[in-house]
Amino acid sequence: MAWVLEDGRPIYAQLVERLQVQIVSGAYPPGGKLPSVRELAAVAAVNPNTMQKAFAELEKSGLIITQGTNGRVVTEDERLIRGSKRRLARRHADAYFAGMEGLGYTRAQAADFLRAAEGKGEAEDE
Amino acid sequence: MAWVLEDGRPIYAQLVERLQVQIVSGAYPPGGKLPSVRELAAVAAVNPNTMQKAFAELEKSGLIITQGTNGRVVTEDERLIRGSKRRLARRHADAYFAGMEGLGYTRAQAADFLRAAEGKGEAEDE
DNA sequence: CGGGCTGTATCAACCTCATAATACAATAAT
DNA sequence: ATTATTGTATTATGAGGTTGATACAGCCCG
Repeated sequence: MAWVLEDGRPIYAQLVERLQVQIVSGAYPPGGKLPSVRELAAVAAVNPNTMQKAFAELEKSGLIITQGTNGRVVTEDERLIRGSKRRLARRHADAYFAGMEGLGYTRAQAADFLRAAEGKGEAEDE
Repeated sequence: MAWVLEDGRPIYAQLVERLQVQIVSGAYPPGGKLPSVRELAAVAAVNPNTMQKAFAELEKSGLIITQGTNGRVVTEDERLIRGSKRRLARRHADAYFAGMEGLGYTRAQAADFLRAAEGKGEAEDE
């Protein structure tokens, strides 16, 4: 099933984020083998070049490792993985606070607002 | 001073968001006159065409109104403004929950994490 | 009336991103 | 050894976004 990608934002960047999430959330376990560029490109319904670009980008962070012609694997450094996960969570929290502060909320108000929204599901528009 | 814009995302879209925030946060009061396309483009260090595109986009939401050749003003419909503000806040909350759930956190855990991050300032990397 | 402002429209040039179609070297499997 | 699969690279093409330079119509002010 093709991955859901928003437009108005580079696809390869979205692929990077998505793969990163799949790794830190354990969908691709530490030391596990990753699908090939072509295979994953087919799954995501994306051009192999684009997936290749995403992989190359993701490799700089050290989360995945290229093994010559044997494919790619997830790093076994669980410390690095946990760190990435924490960093992503922090980034989400910071983004939330920044967005709410831009709207005029204090951090405390933003936290309260989140509690209030915790129950309700996704946005019922209008 | 030129506005801070991230790349990897259309400038006009960022301008739309930023203007929207300035309106709902009261930086541009209801019924108040907006700077001209050219003027604001100069301030933001952006091409007038791009700012024009942002204005045109923003106008569909009803937040701003074009007065022939007399420039643009913010709507006086404060109800609409408050509604937009609430919707933006909800969107931030939903985005936060969605991001955290993608990482494997429950909504409750996500809320707790936010509380914990409330004190610490922006990300101290590493 | 004339000059300066407004929003709006158009055109060409450039860049990035994405796709498609290949191609190649290296390795694993048969 | 041959085949298939791996990552990687190249080229061309097209779409979308951004800029720059212009241009025009309408309106307000001096």
